[in-house]
Amino acid sequence: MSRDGELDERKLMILKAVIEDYIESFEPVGSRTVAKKYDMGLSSATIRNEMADLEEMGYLCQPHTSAGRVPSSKGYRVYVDKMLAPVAENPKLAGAVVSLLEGKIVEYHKLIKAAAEIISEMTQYTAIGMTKPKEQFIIKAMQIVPVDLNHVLAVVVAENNVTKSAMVKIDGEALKPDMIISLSGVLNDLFSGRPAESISIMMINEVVKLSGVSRNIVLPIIDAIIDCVKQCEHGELYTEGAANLLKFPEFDDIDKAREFIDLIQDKDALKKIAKGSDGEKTGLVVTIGGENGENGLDDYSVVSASYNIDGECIGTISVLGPTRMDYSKVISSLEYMQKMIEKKAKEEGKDNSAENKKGDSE
Amino acid sequence: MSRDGELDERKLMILKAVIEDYIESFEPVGSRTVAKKYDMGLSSATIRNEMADLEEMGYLCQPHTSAGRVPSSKGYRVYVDKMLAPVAENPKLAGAVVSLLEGKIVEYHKLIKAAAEIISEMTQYTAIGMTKPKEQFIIKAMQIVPVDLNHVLAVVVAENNVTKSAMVKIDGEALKPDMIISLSGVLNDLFSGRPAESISIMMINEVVKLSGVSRNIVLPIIDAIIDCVKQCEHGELYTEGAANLLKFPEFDDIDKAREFIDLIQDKDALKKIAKGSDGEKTGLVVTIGGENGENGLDDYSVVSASYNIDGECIGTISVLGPTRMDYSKVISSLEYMQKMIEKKAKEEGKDNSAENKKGDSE
DNA sequence: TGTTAGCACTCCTTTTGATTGAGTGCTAAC
DNA sequence: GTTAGCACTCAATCAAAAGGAGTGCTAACA
Repeated sequence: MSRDGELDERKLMILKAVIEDYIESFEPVGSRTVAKKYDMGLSSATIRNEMADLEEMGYLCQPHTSAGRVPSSKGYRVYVDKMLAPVAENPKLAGAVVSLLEGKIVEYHKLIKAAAEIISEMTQYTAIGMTKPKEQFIIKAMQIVPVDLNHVLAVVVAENNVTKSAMVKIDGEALKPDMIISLSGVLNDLFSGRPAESISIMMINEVVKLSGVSRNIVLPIIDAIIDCVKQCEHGELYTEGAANLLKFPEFDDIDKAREFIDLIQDKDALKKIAKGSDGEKTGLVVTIGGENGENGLDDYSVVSASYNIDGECIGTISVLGPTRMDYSKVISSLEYMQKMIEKKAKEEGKDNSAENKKGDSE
Repeated sequence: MSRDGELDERKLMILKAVIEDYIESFEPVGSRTVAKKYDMGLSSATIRNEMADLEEMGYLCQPHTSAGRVPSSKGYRVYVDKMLAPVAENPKLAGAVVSLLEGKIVEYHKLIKAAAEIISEMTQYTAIGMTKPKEQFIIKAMQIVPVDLNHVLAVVVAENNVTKSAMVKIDGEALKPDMIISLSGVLNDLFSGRPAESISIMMINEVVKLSGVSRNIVLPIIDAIIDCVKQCEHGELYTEGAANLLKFPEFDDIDKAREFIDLIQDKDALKKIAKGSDGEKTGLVVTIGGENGENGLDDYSVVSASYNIDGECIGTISVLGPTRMDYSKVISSLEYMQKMIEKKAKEEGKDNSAENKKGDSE
């Protein structure tokens, strides 16, 4: 063992071999296996000694005396931080991302969901997409669409292009199209460009006065609008590929499987998981096993990427997998997705400002 | 045994006891258990003889010689058809349905989904909600909402109040509100009240001519509208409480659990399951075990209710559970939900026609 | 003739004990 | 510092034994 407990070259090699073998096989790795498979010119006895050292140092564990070694969280940590092999670009992923981004980016919610789907499909782990709730935002547009004699549709578009609509049924009075158009105009003038929190049921008198439409009709419509606005504020949570994990031998034990099923349905727990990368401006956050406290995640690792567009975090995509997940693959997939989406968003941002200028000066 | 292979009173009693015990315990039921628990004044030996008869007649099976009896599909069938005890109304369910229906029914999709959620919650089985795809329908309303200099929102409302919207990004030209309003008017005039299939990209020339808006802008908007229309046609499939089933001891075997997970992700299989009640005007359809052919559903039963409003089937809600499900509970829950929703829809229908008349004559 | 007590028999389930084998730690020789 | 060799540990596997739930059959009984 090196004097100061630092890992020398050889120990790193052996640690890496153990981890990669374990990631592949999910079986405790013995010294003989390492000596044979990862030909490093050492006998199993030597490797055995080194492995004993690695265990003493906390990088490996032993399920029981006569078993091979298994990486500890600390072991995975140095593996992730120092030993990750760069991964060849995955053409399937690249293809999926291209077709994801071939249209325009309009709604972040849908983008995050679709991206999470791709990530889960590519990694075969579970992907959790989360969009950030907006506390303060501007209503960009609002419209009341006449549908029939008893129904109108209230449409609200928020600052980030999140769109919500609600069908409103009006009883008692028949609706006339010109009435709705007038009302729609008034509402649009009153609310568009205004911060969402300024909208309240209190404005009903003003609306009635300005539009000349009866209170009975305006009330349910404003109700619906407020409902839409509230929905715009919500962050969304998307869980993709939850069933993927259950295929892994980790979950041959039905209790573990049921535990996971409970976890995956617990929205609060998922939000906590997805928040792992919060505050982080760029780069991924890797949380291994129970590293971050008693959250019942001892057997899982999470890799989170946050998406920053225009200097603002619009959401995150996290991969949830077993601690022995294929970190290289997960990290490279998430990094690639992040890079491509942020790049595209930047391009579109530029286009927009250019066009807007052109539009303004016309 | 009675002469003609018919089930006499006593056999029915014993069959019922076996089935109900098995539904509760998921353990093969022995003659001693029946004699003791369902005090019917007979010794276990007599019951044993009767059970042997019931097996010979195909109502019961024996996993192996020295085990108790288990109901066969045929056994469940007579149980469901002839022996179901009427169930006391469930106040929890009633409460949930009341709050589900306290608002107006506007969108069937959302209603079916919410109702399926309640059913799955109440029964603790898996509920599958399906709305019927519309092959032919009328566009009730259409509108283009100006959002900002580069975006408009296309909104389409279908006959059944299904609403779809798509954000459209316009490059190259700045949008002016009056342009959009004019375009929206033209589109609304052209498409509203028209059958969906009449809308095609071919109409672009007409739109350009009538609205005076440039082709570059009209094209992506019509594209978006066609997209929305296509989405309106789709039937939706909602799976609620899929994880519920995994709690049952049926799935202690991880292979069975994984099989179920595959099943529940297979949209085509689910559609087939949910179609069980197709064509049926009213009443529920109960499919027990593999009754209906080789669909890999041997261990499951399905109870389906279809929802008919205005003489048209708008969708179905099915409960998927183990063959030994609590049929009484499932059937009564589904019947109650069906009754309440159809009743409410009828009421609203009446209201509407009354109001529409009033509106027309004004 | 239908019912029931009694008993031998079946066969799954659980327990127990022996065996196997992978892997270790230690020691001694190189 | 490395390695061959060996005793030791302990989970996993397997077979045999014990236990037990439930049956079918027979004979006696009302």
